[in-house]
Amino acid sequence: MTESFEATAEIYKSLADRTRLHMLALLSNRELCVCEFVPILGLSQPAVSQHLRRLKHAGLVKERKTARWVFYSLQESGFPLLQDIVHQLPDVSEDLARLEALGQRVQCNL
Amino acid sequence: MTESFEATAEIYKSLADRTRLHMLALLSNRELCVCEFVPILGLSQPAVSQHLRRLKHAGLVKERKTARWVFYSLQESGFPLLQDIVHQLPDVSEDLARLEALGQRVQCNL
DNA sequence: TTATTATATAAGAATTTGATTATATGTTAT
DNA sequence: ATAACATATAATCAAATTCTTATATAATAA
Repeated sequence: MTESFEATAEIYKSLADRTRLHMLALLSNRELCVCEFVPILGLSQPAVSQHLRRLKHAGLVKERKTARWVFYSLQESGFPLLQDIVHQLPDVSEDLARLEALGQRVQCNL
Repeated sequence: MTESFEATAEIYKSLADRTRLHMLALLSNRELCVCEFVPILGLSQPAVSQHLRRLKHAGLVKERKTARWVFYSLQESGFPLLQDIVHQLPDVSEDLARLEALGQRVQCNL
């Protein structure tokens, strides 16, 4: 019955939040660590981590741990339409320019 | 900031439910009236009406009132990716075959 | 070793969601 | 006119979502 739609619904649930869409739009430019999302999104670090966990469980992002940072990036293979979906989102290169204007990763002292 | 993603998030929220995905899959085959959804989905008539209202407000479906029925159909123009999205959903032609095997619209006495 | 930094998890509160039953509205049939 | 049918809305409730603060874990720096 309707159960066969649950798996797909889980994907769309992970997309059904403006913060997570903003995150995906950022990740369509480059990989980011948790502490870079924080100043851009204006949320607490735990809130950011929780959103990233949701995206990871949905298979839409993957993580790469380096030193004390965890970098997240898009996992295109996670969903056939992901590329089209992120492509349709608003441009956020300004967010990244603003962040880098303060020195690449200077915001990493939360 | 993140507000520019709210409109898109509303679209994905309307997709973030297995019942509504099932409805869209059905509508990719043909238009259906409220009373046809009821036996297929196994939900109350008000629940079905409420889901359809959500999809209508998101611009994903449109309605056509005829006699005492209200027929719903996909509104492809409502979202650029809608066609791709419904195309990726499980096949539900069996649901419709089962319904029609009982006489086209015989289930309309709720 | 001890302090600092980056991240994750847990617990709790406010909001949203998705169902139900009851009821209202409007159309068709008798 | 009255009954039956199709749909929509309102009220209510349980479950899920999304934040916050507090705390745990792990790596680097002093």
